[in-house]
This record gives sequence, C-alpha cells and structure tokens, in this order.
Amino acid sequence: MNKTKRKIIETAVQLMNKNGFSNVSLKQIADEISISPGNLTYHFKLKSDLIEGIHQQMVEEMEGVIRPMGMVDLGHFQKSLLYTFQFQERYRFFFLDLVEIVRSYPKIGERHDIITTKRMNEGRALINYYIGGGWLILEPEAGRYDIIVQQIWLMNTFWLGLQAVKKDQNYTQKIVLEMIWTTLKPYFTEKGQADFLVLKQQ
Amino acid sequence: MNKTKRKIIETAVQLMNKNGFSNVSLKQIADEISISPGNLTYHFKLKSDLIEGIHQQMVEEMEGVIRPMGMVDLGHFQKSLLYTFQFQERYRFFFLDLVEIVRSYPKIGERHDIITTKRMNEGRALINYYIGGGWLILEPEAGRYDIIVQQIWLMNTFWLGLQAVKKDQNYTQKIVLEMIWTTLKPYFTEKGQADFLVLKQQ
DNA sequence: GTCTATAGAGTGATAGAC
DNA sequence: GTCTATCACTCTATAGAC
Repeated sequence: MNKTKRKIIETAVQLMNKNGFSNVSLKQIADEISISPGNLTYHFKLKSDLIEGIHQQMVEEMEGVIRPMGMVDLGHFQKSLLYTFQFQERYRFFFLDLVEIVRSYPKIGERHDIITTKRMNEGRALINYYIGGGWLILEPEAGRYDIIVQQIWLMNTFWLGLQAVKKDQNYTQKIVLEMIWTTLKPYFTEKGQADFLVLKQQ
Repeated sequence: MNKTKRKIIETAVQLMNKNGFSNVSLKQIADEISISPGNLTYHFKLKSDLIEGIHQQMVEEMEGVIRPMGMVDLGHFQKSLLYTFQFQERYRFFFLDLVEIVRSYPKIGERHDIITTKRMNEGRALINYYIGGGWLILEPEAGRYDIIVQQIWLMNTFWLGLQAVKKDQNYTQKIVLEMIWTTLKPYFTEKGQADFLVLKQQ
C-alpha cells in the first residue's frame, strides 16, 4: 500500500475516533490531510472501499499480533484482555459505532461475525484449559461456561459504550478488567484463587 | 399534546427502529405520515426539539409504569427485567444508537446519565434486600455486589447490540435473561437457589 | 394548523486537465 | 498521482400564502 493511501486510512481513523463514525465525511478527511477530494477518490473509488480498507487493516493488525496460545496460567487471559483493550482504544470508533457500521456495511458485518464466533470459541477453549489445569472448577451445570463466555464477550465489546454514556464515573480499563475477572471469581479453585491473588498484586 | 404532534413522534420512533437513528430524516418522517415538511417544522421548530420530545416520552413512559418496590421475592427482579426488555424493544433505536444519540444531543446524555445512576442504585438496593431476605449470601468481599450491578446494567443496556451484531445465533430476551441470572447464581443461598428453580419452571 | 417553495450548506461521486 | 470544477442529491431550516 502506498504512502497516501496509508495516510488516508490513518487520518480517517483518527477523525472517526474523535467525531464518531457517522460524522466524518470524505471532504473532512481530505482537508485534514491537505489533499484534494479528487485525490482521495483516486485511492478509494467509493466510500465503502475506504471503510472496508480500514476494517481490513484492523483485521490484519488483530491477527498479526501474537495471541500466545501456549497457555501457561491465568496471566495469559489477563494479557489477552489488556491487548484487546489497547486495540479497542486505537479503533475506538469501531466499537462505539459497531451497530451502525455493521448496518451500513454488511460485508464488514459478515466478517466481524466470523471473527466474533472465532473469539468466543477461543474463549471457551481457554476456559476448558483452565479447568484441565485446575484453575477453574468443573462446569457446575451444562452450558454454564458457555454463558459466561458470552457475558465476557458482551462486556469486552461494549464497555467503551458504557464509558461514553456514563462520563462522570471513570469506567477505565481497570474497572472493566475487574468486571470481567469478577465473572470468573466464583468458579476459581483454590489454586485459581491463589494464582489470581498473585496476578492482582503485579 | 395534539394529535399530529403525537403522530410525528410515533412515526419517528417507528422509522428509527427500522432504519437506525442516523438514517431517518425529517422529510422521511413527513412523507411517511403524509404531511408537509413545513408542517413538521411547525410542531417541532428544530430537529433537536423532536429528538428531545421522543426522549421525553420515553422517560415518562418508563417512570409511569409501576416498578413495584414492594419487593417480595426473586420474581420481582424477573418482572422488572422483562418489563425493561419490552421497553427496549419498543425504543430499539435508542439502545442500539445510544452512543451516537448521547454524542449529538448532550441534553439527552445528561438526562440519561441521571436515570442510569438512579437505576444502578435501585439495583444495589434490590440486592441488599435479597441479602436481608436470605436469598443472596453476604457480600463475599467489599464492592463485589457493586461490580455485579454494573455487569448487569451493561448487559441489560447493550444486549440489543449483541443481537444486531451476531444475527445468526438468536440472542433473544430469553438468552439475555439467562445471562443476567447466571451472574447472580453463584451468590444464591439455598433458599435463593430453591426459589430460582421455582421461578424458572414458571 | 397546514401547505408550497426555496435557501444554504453538506454529501458522495464524476470528468477531465496537468 | 494529484488537482480543479462540478453534478446530482440530501439535509435542516425559513418565508410566506392559505
């Protein structure tokens, strides 16, 4: 990808994070970067091409990062969450306006759906690993952990919205991290409990 | 409020639920209801007046309903959730595009923030009541139930987004209800457990 | 209370010169 | 690869007749 094309995407993301997805026009992007609207059109024939280009970059960046599947301990989950938070802050607009984006660009919706399913499966696999390793208790009833994975996914996906709506209280990454761990707390074994306390002190 | 004004609000809500908040124009509303744009402007001088009018109606409707505070058993929470779901389906657009609405109309944001704080406090009070009544165990660590209230609020506020993003799986009210109850399950006393089983069979 | 007509700004997209 | 110019459209809001 050439320099201008890259710059366009970078600027678009930056403006969307600032003003919200629906409130950024092609002209605005062109002005910010000091190129002509016609030039922008040369690089991305349609607006949807630009949006899909941004999403493509997101996907690559997300996949490109080592999500260490050599699961060693509870710290893996913690690291995974912290990376996700960082990623979400970087593409804030996407998670804040997710519904509108998916509605307006169905292709992105489909791709995101696939990714989501994949992540939920990974989450479930991680829980199984933690059960096997003696950090989490056996599933107390059929489907319990599946529901917990969904809870965590929902919190992890929409917490930026919570932050945007309730501005006064500071719903920081730290709080969300706590919310997510709290979901798992009742299911810790003694070993899990002990390791979690160590993790918390770090 | 006169008939036309009422009709405008009703139609606006209906169109926004269908097409998304940002994708509904004043002209569209006027066309749908077969009045002139000028007439619409007569009833709501500015677009923001219309949006605030809709929100006003939402608030009134929400407050107008008896949220029975004579808390008797776990069924109260269930009823309260089911009413909320119904309300959310009715004003789908608001919860799906909450972030964008709050961003574009700060007045609504402020009002909504106050309501949210109030609801969270109600949630915490309900949990205290359930502890006192022997349905829930004592707080296992300081602040645990506060976090749980926030988890429930987040799930309850953004589950429609989950539904919109993951279309294939059916994230129905039933599933969300289960997600929310699952959050409380580990904290049931034996009495709580027993009463919940009865509730589930209804 | 309802209408028509229109202003004025913004949108995405196209054509063609350089 | 970048520019200018412009089209066709949509949006909110206003003015004034009925």
